[in-house]
Amino acid sequence: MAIESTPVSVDVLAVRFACVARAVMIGIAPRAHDPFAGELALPGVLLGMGERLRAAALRAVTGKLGVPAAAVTGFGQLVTFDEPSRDPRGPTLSVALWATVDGAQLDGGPAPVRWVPLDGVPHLAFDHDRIVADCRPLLRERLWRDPDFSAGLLGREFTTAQALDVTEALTGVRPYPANLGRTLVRLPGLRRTERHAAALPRGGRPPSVWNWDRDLDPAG
Amino acid sequence: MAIESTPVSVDVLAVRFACVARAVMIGIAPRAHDPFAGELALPGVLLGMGERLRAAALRAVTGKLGVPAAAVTGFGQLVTFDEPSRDPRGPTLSVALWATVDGAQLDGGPAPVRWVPLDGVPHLAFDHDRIVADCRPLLRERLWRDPDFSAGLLGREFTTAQALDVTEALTGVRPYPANLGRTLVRLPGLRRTERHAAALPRGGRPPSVWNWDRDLDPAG
DNA sequence: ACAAAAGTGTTTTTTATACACCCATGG
DNA sequence: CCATGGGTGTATAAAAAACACTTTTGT
Repeated sequence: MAIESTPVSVDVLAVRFACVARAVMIGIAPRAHDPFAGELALPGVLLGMGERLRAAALRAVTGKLGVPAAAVTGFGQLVTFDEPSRDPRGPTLSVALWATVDGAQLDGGPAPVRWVPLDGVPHLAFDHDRIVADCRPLLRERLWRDPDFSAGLLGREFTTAQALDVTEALTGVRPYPANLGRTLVRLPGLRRTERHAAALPRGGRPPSVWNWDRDLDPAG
Repeated sequence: MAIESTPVSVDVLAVRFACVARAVMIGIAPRAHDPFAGELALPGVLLGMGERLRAAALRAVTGKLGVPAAAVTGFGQLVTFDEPSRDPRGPTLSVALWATVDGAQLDGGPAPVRWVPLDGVPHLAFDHDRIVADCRPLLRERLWRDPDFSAGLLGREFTTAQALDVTEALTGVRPYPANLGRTLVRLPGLRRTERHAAALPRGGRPPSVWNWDRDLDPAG
């Protein structure tokens, strides 16, 4: 009963907020096998029979990037790429997903895995350059609009300073703290706590701590 | 080398503007084979090896709805559904696309095909009720934002009256002619012509005719 | 005291919505 | 000349962006 049809791969934009570098990074790894063995690529796997997209995405992120499953904080669909020549082995469909990763739970990880800033992604294998280019605006417009994405990227609690940095990293412009604060208070599910984080080494007022009401649904 | 993987189907929301009924209709047809033989469903086909999504969508619309290829004026991606139990035969992926159809080029078509208003879609086979429900807001937000969708739905030229009707059909509220006019003049690629259409039988000022600069890319 | 960074309040700009009134047609 | 419905202009409301000034820290 198995019908010959186009194989489906799931390619993941695994994003992580590096609070020290104040940048949003995506995880890439050199390919283990041909084609493009050794070249950098997005983590991707073939979708198994009956497997859900997010399950495949989790497999890709844990398997190819060595990220522990518990560090994967969220998933979501982006777009599907159907250019038949995107894989030299033959036509495949690629469903692009985002996955958010909690940087704090990242042990060093396997050496060849690289986390590069979204702005400086090197050339990648397959059509992954195109995937990154097409999906970047989709990621940007999810910030502060899709709570799963926002919470996944920043974690259960975060400071105003981090929110400013993430926004700047994704949109290219640093918002006014006042305006971003108003954006945040309006978000359902997000609350400003009484607590404040420590100020930066070179002074400045300590930023507020925000947190999400509901728990982030874990990856499993 | 053929790897066992999830089959992919392409299910299409074929939309058409019925200017007489002043409604947006979607095309559905009873299924020819099991499962759900005889029950109404969205036109869908299995994605062939190496076939592009829009090619499959065209196949679905021509094959299942009997729409001539020339009457299909545009395509676009919506979302992918991955619920494994959506097809009783086994797990499949369903990529939902929209396709716009020019009603003027529709001969009667095969009898069992039905065009029903978006608001009154009957119960459909598989998970197609869910697909329609999930995709309806996606269609609405494409109107006047995605030129391919808007031009596909209304055709190369249209009147202000039709624009008002389509907007009302998709959003549920009839906009003020004045405001819609301003929305339209701001749209790149759309121009208001000097010409005017004939007024309705019961009077009223003859509406302006609008048209798109660039040609609509034909389906083929 | 000074610089840095966040917060509060207010102003300005832009966008969306609403409305009052004029125009063109059919009856 | 009246009903119907599109068009012009303008007013109002809501949302976004910008700015002045205060607060809290580190040096």
